[in-house]
Amino acid sequence: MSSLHIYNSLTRTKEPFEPINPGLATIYVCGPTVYGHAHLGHAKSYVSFDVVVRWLRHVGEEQGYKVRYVQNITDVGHLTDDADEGEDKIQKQARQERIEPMEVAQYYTRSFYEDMDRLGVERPNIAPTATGHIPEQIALVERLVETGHAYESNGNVYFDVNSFEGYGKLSGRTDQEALQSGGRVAERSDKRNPSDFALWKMAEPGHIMKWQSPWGEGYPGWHLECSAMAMKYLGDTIDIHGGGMENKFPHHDCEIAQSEAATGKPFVRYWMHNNMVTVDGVKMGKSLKNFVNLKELFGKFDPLVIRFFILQSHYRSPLDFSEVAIKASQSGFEKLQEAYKRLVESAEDKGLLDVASFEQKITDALNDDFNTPVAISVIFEFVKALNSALDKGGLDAASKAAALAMLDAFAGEVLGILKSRDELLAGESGESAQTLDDVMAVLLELRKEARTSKDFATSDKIRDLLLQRGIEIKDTKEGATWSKKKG
RNA sequence: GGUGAAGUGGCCGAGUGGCUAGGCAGAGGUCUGCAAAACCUCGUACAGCGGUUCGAAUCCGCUCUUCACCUCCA
Repeated sequence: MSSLHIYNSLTRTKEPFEPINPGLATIYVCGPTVYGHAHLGHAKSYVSFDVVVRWLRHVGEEQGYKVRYVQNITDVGHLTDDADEGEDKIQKQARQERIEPMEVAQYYTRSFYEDMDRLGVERPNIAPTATGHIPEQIALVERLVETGHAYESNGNVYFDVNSFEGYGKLSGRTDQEALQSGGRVAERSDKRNPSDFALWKMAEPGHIMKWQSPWGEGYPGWHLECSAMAMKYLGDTIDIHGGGMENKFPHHDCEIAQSEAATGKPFVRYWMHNNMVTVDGVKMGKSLKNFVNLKELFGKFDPLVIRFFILQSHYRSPLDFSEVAIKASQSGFEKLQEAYKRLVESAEDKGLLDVASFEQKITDALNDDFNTPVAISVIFEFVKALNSALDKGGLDAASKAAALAMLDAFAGEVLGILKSRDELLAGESGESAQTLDDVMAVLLELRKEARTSKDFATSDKIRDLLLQRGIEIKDTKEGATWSKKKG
C-alpha cells in the first residue's frame, strides 16, 4: 500500500501528506487575473490542480478528511511593473474597451469559468475576489505596520524585507545584497530597501479602482490578496498552496513573508508549483504573441482531448504544445472512449478480468505526487486487457461490474478523461436522437440484407455515404454498430 | 551575472542503479467479402566525455545545448 506523497517546492523533496487539522485538508491556488480570455497555460494549471483536488478528495474519503479548495479571482490592482510604474492591467483593458473596470473583470471571469467548465475543471469551494476583500487586506497591512514589519511612506505602505528572516527561501533568492548589486535602474526613494515590496499603493490621479484606507485613497499591493483571503478562509497555516512556477519569486516569497510576519506561524506546509506551457519549444508570452487561446482551441479539439493531453505529462514538467502532439493524444483519447463504450454495451459471459491489480497501480501512481501520466499508462494497459477479454467473448457479471467501477472511478471521477455514458452511447438526447436511432436501424438492416445476399456494392455504398456525413459503421461479431465521428 | 529546471527511440512523454512505461505514427500477422476497430509480434532509446559500481539512461565530475525566473504572466 502506498500513501500520498507531495513534492514540496520549499524543501525540494517529496513528503508524505497529512492535513494539519484532522478532518479538513486546505488548499489554495493562485487564480487568474481576469483581463483577457484564458489560454492553454491556464488550462494546464487548473486542470492539474483539479486532479490534485479530486485525488485529495478520493484519499480523504478513506482517511476521513474533507477538502476545502480556495482559488481567487484577481479583479484589481496589479501594476504592469514592479518599479511602481505602469497601469493597472484591468483598468487598461477597460480604457481600451471603453467600459467599467468591473465590467472587464466580470466579463472575463465568466469567460474563464466557461472554459474551465468545458475542460471538466470542478469549481473551487470558494472563489473570493480581491475587490470583495479590501477590508481584510487593509487589516493585514495594519497588523504588519503595528508589528514593525511594514512602514508608511507618502501614502504607500511597504513591507520591510529586512524585518523578516528568511525572505526568499522559497525561490532560493536569499541574498538580498547580491540581488541588489546588479539591480534595476533608478530606485524609488520611498522604499528603505530596494527589495521591499508594496502592500498598499496610493492612488495616483486618474486611477479608477481605489479605496479609502488609513493611508489615504489607494489600492492593495499585488501580493496581498492571496495572503489575506487564504488566511481568512483556510486559517493561518494552510496545507497546500499551488501556483505557477513563475510566481515563486517574487509573488510567493512575498506571500510567505507578509503572512508569517503577521501571524508568527508557518503560512504553507506544502508548496506546489506547476510548470509552463511552451509552444514549439518556447514559452507562451505576451510579447511573443504565441498565446493559445482556449476558445479557439476548442473549435479544433474536444476540450476533454485537451485535458487528456495535459494530463499525459506531469504537472512539474513543461508541456510543449503542437497540433501534431494533440492529434496523437486525440487518437489515444478516442481509443479509451471506445473501450469504455464497448464495455458498457458488452454482453455478459464467463470471462474474468483482474481489475484490482490495475486499481492498485493507478493508486500508487497518483499517490506518488499525482503522477497522472503513469496513471494513464496503466489505464491503457487495462484497456488492452479489457479488449483482449472482450475479443474472447465477454466478462462475467462481477468482472464487468468491477471494470466499470474502476473506469468510472479513476478515468472518470479522478482524472476526468471519460465522456459521460449518455454522451458516448446516444451522442445526443431528445427526439432528434431517437429519430436518428430509428433511421440508422433501418439503414443497418438494409445493409445487412445486402451483405447476406453478397451485394457488397450496395453495402459499401451505404457505409461510404454515411462516412461522408460523419457516421462511421463498424462490423463486429455482434453485428454492425455506428457512431458519429468528429472532424 | 544570480536562482532553478531539463536534454529519452520517427513524434509526444514517464521512469531513475539490474526487471517491457504508455500513447501516436510505422512494419508483419489474426479476424473480416472488403474496410474500420480490436488483439498478437516487431524498434532495443536515454546529449557528449570521463569516473564510481559486479552492473548506469538512472549516482559523481566536466563539457555542450535548451528552457524558466530575477519586470506583469498559470
